Amino acid sequence: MNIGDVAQLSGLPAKTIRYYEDIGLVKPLRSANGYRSFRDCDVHKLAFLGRARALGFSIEDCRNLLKLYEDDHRTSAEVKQIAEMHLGRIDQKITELTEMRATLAHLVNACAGDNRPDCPILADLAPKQDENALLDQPG
Amino acid sequence: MNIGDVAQLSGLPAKTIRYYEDIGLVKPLRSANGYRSFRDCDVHKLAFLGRARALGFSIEDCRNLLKLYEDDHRTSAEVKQIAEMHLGRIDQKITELTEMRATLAHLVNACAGDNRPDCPILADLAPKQDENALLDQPG
DNA sequence: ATTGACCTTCCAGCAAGTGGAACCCCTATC
DNA sequence: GATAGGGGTTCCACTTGCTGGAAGGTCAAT
Repeated sequence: MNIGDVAQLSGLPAKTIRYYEDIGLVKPLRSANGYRSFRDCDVHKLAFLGRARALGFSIEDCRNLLKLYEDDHRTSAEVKQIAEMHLGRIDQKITELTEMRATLAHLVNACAGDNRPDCPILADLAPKQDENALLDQPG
Repeated sequence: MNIGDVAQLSGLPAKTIRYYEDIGLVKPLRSANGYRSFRDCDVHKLAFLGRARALGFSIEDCRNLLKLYEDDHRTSAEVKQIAEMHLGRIDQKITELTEMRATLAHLVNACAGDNRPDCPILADLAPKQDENALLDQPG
């Protein structure tokens, strides 16, 4: 199969598939004309990668998951560990974003959004008087 | 003030401050010896940037917010618009992550995490039979 | 004179691709 | 045979927001 067909089937852009070959995630054969020639197993791998990336796994995680996927002697504990690590990172990210969201929503709510210059958002971002005092006064 | 002091005060790494100068966010003076010389207004800007970045605003957003911050003729509507856009992006990101989290938590939960190879996580990532059928059979 | 802590510039690299240029290949049509 | 189109190929640059390191200049103290 040529790259265009694989792109259609896997939903991954051809550019991304070439990139994945570049970094060694897939190793398609080559036809006599130099075109990449994808076997079913390559297509399976790409579908796997697409799913894993959609779940937010990093490329390095994907590489390791793929290795386990193809290793008959893997243990589910190895797979679970990667997934749990990733889950932890997602939770942390969600926590960060939720905190940002709260602050920001509060500020947006407080802002009149009219044609006057006074703005609680800028007021919050600007250094406070106390902080300036630290800068302006020696000691 | 030298960059080290400003780094201490603002909490931003010196490298980051140099980078912010590079991309035109601050324009410190230079001392005779070539060292950057930061005025109070530069330090204020950097503190502003630090806060804005901590709220997740992009550098381009920061650039615009800074411009508004320094513009006496700004309107709070302009500021609010940037913040609302950003809030929207955060909400979208939270939604994505929450969906990932749900799927992933479900899979992790279903995985025994023992020394056997069977793993619902890999099973979920692997292409399904139906999908393979599309590939294996001429359509 | 020399240490050590500063500061300077520039160059490379991270994740995970994306866009574009310049070029080759294959088929179909005129 | 020429040409148009729609594939494919490589390589290089760019994205975001820094971070690390090398090679070297400056300054205060010993």
